[in-house]
Amino acid sequence: MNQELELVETIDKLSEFIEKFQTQLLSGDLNGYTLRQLYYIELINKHENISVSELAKMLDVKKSTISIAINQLITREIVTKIQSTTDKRFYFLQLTPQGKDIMKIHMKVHKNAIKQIINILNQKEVENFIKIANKITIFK
Amino acid sequence: MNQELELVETIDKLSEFIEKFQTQLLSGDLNGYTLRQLYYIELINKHENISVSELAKMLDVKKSTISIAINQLITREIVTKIQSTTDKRFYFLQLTPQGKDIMKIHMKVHKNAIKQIINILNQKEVENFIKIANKITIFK
DNA sequence: TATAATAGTTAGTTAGATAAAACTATTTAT
DNA sequence: ATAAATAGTTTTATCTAACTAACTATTATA
Repeated sequence: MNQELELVETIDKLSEFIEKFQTQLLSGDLNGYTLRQLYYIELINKHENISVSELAKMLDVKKSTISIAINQLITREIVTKIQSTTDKRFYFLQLTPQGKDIMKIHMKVHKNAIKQIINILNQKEVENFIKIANKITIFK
Repeated sequence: MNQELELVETIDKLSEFIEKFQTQLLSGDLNGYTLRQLYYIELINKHENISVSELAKMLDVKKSTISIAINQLITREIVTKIQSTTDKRFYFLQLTPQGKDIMKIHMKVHKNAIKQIINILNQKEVENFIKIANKITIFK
């Protein structure tokens, strides 16, 4: 069989695998959140004190979209915003303790999935997979 | 660095990579379609003459959801349905020539992405990647 | 100081995906 | 032959995610 086609199918399967994983993620302990919300939480965790505009630029959506989404998370006490003292137009986004808990749960679910993967691969395969996947994802 | 964490990050990157790829897919020649619609088209292409109920079962959603989505694609002349002569309750779903064109474009975009990946990996790495990814995705 | 630009919000709208429930048409089973 | 089951549709409703455009508050600039 043509290797090009084989790779197409492999990546298709990987997409499906990741999609299923995400569905499971949302049906467990993180039920009640959307993927998008978890993504916002992840980004704010990674880039503490990021602003609404920066988030909008990063995700290539309108400020209003982010504003609404973030204010929803603020209402749910997952995120807080702190007005900048040097430029009052800006607000720094941060996770509340509750938001940090969600991050922890999220990470835990990830790690559990990874443990299962480590179980079915041998040491060499894990190393190879990391190496090759990184090579692929560095490229755009 | 802890290998478990390394794998978490690798899979995170892979998810992002696949998501970006999908966004690009929808902003190019396939602009005007949603991921979900492309997925329906893909499934009908793969399982020609599949029925609405079978699709619903396959995707674990209600029949009404599929009915609406498919009828939208029929309105846009991407899909046709043909009533079964042996059991008039059933309709066989098929792609129109236009639907087949969309599949072709979809495949072409995929193949182009794959070509780029093949360029940055060596032969052994491609083989390993396919082998390992299949091992991972077989598992649920 | 008056005007531009910037950050963020709000109001209103749209499209997509989903569901439940009631429905039609058809087939199967009692 | 009547009742039950099945395939698909329609209606009604909800939720998410996104958009535009008009707005406020603040800062930078000419």
